Amino acid sequence: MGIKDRKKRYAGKMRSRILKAAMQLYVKGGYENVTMRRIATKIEYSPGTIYLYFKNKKDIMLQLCYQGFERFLAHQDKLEEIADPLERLSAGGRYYLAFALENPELYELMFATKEIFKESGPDEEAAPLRAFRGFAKNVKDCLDAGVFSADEVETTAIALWATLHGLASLLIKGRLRFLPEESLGKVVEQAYAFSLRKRGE
Amino acid sequence: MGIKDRKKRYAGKMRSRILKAAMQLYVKGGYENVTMRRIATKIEYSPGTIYLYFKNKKDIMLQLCYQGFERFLAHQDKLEEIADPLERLSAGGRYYLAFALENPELYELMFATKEIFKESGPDEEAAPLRAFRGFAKNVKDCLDAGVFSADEVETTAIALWATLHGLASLLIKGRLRFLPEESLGKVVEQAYAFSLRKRGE
DNA sequence: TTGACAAAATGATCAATGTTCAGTAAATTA
DNA sequence: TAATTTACTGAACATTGATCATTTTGTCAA
Repeated sequence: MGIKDRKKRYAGKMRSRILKAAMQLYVKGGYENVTMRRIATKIEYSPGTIYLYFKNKKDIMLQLCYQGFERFLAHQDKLEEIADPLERLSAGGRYYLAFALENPELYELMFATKEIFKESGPDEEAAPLRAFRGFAKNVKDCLDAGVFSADEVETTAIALWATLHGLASLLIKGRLRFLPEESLGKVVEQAYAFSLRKRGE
Repeated sequence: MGIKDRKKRYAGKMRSRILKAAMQLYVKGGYENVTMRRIATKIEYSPGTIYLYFKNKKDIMLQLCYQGFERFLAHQDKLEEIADPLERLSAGGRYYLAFALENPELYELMFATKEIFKESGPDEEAAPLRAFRGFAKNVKDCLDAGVFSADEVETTAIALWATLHGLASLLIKGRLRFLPEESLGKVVEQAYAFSLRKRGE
């Protein structure tokens, strides 16, 4: 079995098959679980074949990262339906955290992996920037509507993004484990609300 | 005293020699630059010897992490000299970011490595918690002095910590590279000031 | 000083990793 | 069918963290 039967069964595109296998391995057990040999076994090719379609392992991980942004941006677009600016920004924060916690490995690849965008073209680097611009636009709407005050849109957007990213990262990396499990959700929610200058609730 | 003490001293020396070599390798080139063989070469022992003093590589990295907290806490204690609560909290933030940017690898180990505290005793896990408590105390002083208002100390402390950690992480991982180099420092400073509810300047 | 025991250190060895490349099989073209 | 191009293979390479039977060094009583 394996190599000989394969050609009859599959005829699709190699790249997406490789990426699919890599993604499965990745979400299951993180970076070190993605192995060229494991990918090869999954797609029933030899390890060397993968290098005909991808430059190296990092290249594969970069593509997975883009797939992550794909998903992220798709959901972010849906926020546009919310009319109230502050509610939209608030929902954006909730979604951001939910995405991070539901896809911790992918989140790390997207927002906390150092060398991932090193050798990528300017077009592809734009994915994270697009996400930020969307977020910053929501912040601007809030400022224009006067729901909270700040000097500058970009600075404010970065402050809020940093808070969200910090919360996501601390949660994922277990640095808030000293908090009682049951109050964790509430504390995180209130912490973001604090940065949003919301009061009471 | 006796032979036992001397042996303990010797073993201690061996451990610190290994850690020193590991730290040098780590700050130079990160996790993958720390290699049992490279450590062995540096201390002029064979690779197997290291395993007489440390369980495995992760154990060594954990100890480096504690050394990081050592340094971090020592500096944090100096903040006590600042009388004004808001100024103290503000300086704490500046120091936090400076530490993170000057020791990016170490910072990652301390605040953004997932499995590092997995198999450590409760005593040793306390280091990060101690750092947080110190930070939270400064926040409490601010609330008591009424320099800014918030519902709850712990939530506020977490919100501010998350902002700092988020800024540090985004900076280190190059996710703010779209900002012009020269304005980066100012934007980050203002972003933290925003979370601190400072206005103008 | 010697001999016997214990502690410390060695380094060959293992399995697994990413990557390469000479060679083979399959597909396409002439 | 023959020649050529493309697709794929899998053994091999250099490194990695880790192990363990051997060997070296240290200790102490006789």
